[in-house]
Amino acid sequence: MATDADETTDPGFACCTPLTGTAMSEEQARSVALLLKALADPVRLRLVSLIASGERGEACVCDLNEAFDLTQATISHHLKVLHSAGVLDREKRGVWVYYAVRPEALSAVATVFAARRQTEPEEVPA
Amino acid sequence: MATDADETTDPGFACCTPLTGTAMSEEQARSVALLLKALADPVRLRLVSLIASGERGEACVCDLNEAFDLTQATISHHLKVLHSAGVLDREKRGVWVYYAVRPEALSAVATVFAARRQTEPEEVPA
DNA sequence: CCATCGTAGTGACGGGCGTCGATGCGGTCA
DNA sequence: TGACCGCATCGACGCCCGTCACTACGATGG
Repeated sequence: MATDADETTDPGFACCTPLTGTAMSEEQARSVALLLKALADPVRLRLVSLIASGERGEACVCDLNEAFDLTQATISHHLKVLHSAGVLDREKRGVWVYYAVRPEALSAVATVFAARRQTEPEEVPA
Repeated sequence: MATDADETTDPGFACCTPLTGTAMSEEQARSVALLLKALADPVRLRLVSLIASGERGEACVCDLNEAFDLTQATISHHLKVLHSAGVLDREKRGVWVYYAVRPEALSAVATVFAARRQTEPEEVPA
């Protein structure tokens, strides 16, 4: 099961694989889908957004809890999901726990969906 | 109301809203989450990939069916989801139905997750 | 005109996900 | 030392999602 859960420590993001251009392998699709599934939730998107827009690109759980009408348990669950998917880093400093975004995760998604006008097959000139 | 289902005809993609920078509004988060949910599936990712990598950025259902071990009904369902989310365009030409990707949808996702090294708050010098 | 093909719709089923209340557990402070 | 706080975990519940077999329907061809 190390192929799947260890993404927490070393997420092998299927980067450099723009959708346009060449067809996606089944394994790549599964990998990207895991990442997208973690991000495909309004609460988690706002969590990542809040953390990313913080002072040092990080935020402590106590602040995050106050931004939602949800239970602390629910927020903790969402943070765990994002952490497991390799989107967030977790660090305990003193009494509080801080989460920080992993830019690689976000840029991996951006790369997959990049326009990729690579060869521009504009065979119209003639 | 029409704010949610009409995305088929005119998807108001919450583009120009990079995660990094400013916090995301609840409505934006919901909108982007809908788009990501449609894409957060291995089969649908491969479908989009197959269609995007086709000759003219499109493909007919008959070809798509053969690329999977799934029922035709399931593929049709996935295509409908992608179409409803505004990711795919649908066009019936003669006997066959062709689906084409909407580049705006993909680039919207790419924009949201773009690195956005805007101000680079490197306040380390002091 | 009827058989056939390509595609969409329906209803059902199993599994996974988001949310909650309750509990556990390590630190902090008085 | 004992009360409190911050955060994670657990178990449960309801809902949504992916998949299938079956059906429906229009277009083609004999």
